[in-house]
Amino acid sequence: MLGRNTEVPSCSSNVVHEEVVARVREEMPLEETLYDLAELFKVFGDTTRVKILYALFAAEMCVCDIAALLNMSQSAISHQLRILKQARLVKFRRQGRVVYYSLDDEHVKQIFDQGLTHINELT
Amino acid sequence: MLGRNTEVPSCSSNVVHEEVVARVREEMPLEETLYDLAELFKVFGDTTRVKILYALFAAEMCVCDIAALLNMSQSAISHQLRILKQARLVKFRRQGRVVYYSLDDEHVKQIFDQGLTHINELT
DNA sequence: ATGACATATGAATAGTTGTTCATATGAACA
DNA sequence: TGTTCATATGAACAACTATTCATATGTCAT
Repeated sequence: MLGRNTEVPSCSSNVVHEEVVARVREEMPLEETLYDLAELFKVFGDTTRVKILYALFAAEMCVCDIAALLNMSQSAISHQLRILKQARLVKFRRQGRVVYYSLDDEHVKQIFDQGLTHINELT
Repeated sequence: MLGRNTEVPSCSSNVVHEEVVARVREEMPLEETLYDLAELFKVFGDTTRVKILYALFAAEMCVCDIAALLNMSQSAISHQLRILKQARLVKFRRQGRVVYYSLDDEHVKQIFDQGLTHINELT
């Protein structure tokens, strides 16, 4: 007998703390859920899209307005709006040649506010 | 690289709603704030990092544990932990050769919950 | 019909990112 | 001391992404 080595951490073998890993594994959400969550945040992880969403917090706007506001090309804005549309974050209505975009989710503001709270806590 | 565009990206002079754009422009947060916010969400926009954070919701874990839990290489986990560290989302303590990571922010859970709420609302 | 105009979209490209591989660091132990 | 083990890290590479450019779609006016 070499003493109680059963709980000695060893990484190269397999797992350091097997009980912890086993317990955490059970508490983990479904793989698909985590994937979807990451995909959602990926949408928020671009300055242009964040800007567009903040703009839509304030007012319904057409593509042209947004492009002017952000000083970017109509094409760039349209591409990003497509991504926001696919994520069901914005909706749109057509009025003649103009397409007006607006928010389609009431949680985005809260998510952003929580994000800002984290940022503001950094010294 | 950027902005060799002397042309104003307005669609055509009259169609832009100047009043709306002007008002929204005043309500927009600082450029830097929006950039920081996007950077934060970029951190959340990766499945591996989301998984790590969810694991740390449940327990403090060492690098080895996390790698075993997620069935990924130690190196990959370590690289991702560095990003989470830089974003001040996780903290660590050293105990001998083992480094234990844990959450360093109480808002992440709320942000994730809001994200899940959005996802679950999609039909 | 034709032209003007707002928006959408495919292709190309430059920039970014996550993982792997190899190696370095740092701590415990013989 | 040298070895072992947990972690960190730089370089390389493949995969992905945001913008631009060119063009298509769709609507209104003439």
